[in-house]
Amino acid sequence: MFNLAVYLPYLVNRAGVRLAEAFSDELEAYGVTLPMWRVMAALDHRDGQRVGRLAAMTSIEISTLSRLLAAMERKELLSRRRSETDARSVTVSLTDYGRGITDKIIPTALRYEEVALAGFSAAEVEALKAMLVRVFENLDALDSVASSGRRQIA
Amino acid sequence: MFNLAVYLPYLVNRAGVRLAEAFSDELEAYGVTLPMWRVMAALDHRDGQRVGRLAAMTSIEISTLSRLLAAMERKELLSRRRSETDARSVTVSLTDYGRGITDKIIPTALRYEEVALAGFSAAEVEALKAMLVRVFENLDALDSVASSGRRQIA
DNA sequence: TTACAATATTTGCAAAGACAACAAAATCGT
DNA sequence: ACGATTTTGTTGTCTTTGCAAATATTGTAA
Repeated sequence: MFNLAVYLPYLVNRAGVRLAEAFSDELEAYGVTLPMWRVMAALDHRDGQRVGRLAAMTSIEISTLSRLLAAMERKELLSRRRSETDARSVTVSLTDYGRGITDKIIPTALRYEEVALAGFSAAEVEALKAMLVRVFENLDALDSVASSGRRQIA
Repeated sequence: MFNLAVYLPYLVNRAGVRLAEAFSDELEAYGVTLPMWRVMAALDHRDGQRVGRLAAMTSIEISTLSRLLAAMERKELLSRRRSETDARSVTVSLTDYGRGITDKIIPTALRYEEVALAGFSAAEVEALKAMLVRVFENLDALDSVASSGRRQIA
């Protein structure tokens, strides 16, 4: 029998949608959308990344990301320039303005994470995160087999 | 400092996107899209639901869902009819054809879940799912306060 | 050098999503 | 009983996303 209430993809999707829609509301105050925030968070984590790596990090499809980066560039949140070491690739960096907004959002994001994890012990939080990583890796391995193993993020 | 690699929304989104995109590929063989499958799974779980409840169960916004249901009705996967007890609401039911396809997909879905959870003990699986429910509930409570507490699913 | 692979962008198109306006029916207060 | 309000679902409109194909540019390998 198929019990939706204990079906992992259902539970992940449900939690993900809620996380996304609630935080989107909070982001409005900063004038950025959720996908923009994801890019900004990835760039805060490591600035000056190439577009392909950024796509892998944010789980945003590359053509979608290309359009998104153009929009963010128009908003002066980031800049793109050709890489010096490999002129095929494009390096994306936050502008000072973009970094400023990012730094303002981060505390909000962390508070929001606390709300999502209210009632969790530190051990539970750690366990949950570790298991989400494992789920991702299980599917990543599967995907790499199917499409000849690219998609590495550091 | 902001460490993306242990940020819950990031981990959930990443896992969710992977779950979605890999299973979408599998669904192609059955001629249904992922959102369609989500609706079918919800109806398999409980048939004859109203549109609003279905929206809550599938985390699909109601106007999006309304159009999706129209498309699925055209494909003869399900039928809509006005409720007899409350003529405002619409009752959605799988057709025999839709149920047949659903029954064929379910084993694939379960196998796919196993792949995602490879290497997990039964206790870990249970813990992961329970924690995802708790995350959802934490955000649901927050949301209910903001919008005056509707959105109940059974 | 020539062929091939990798990187990113762009475009077309269809599916999906969000938000507001609307219509129909139920409910509530008086 | 009646009018205002709420609930429920659909539709209009616009935006975003995803996927595939075409293009440009650069790197790599035979």
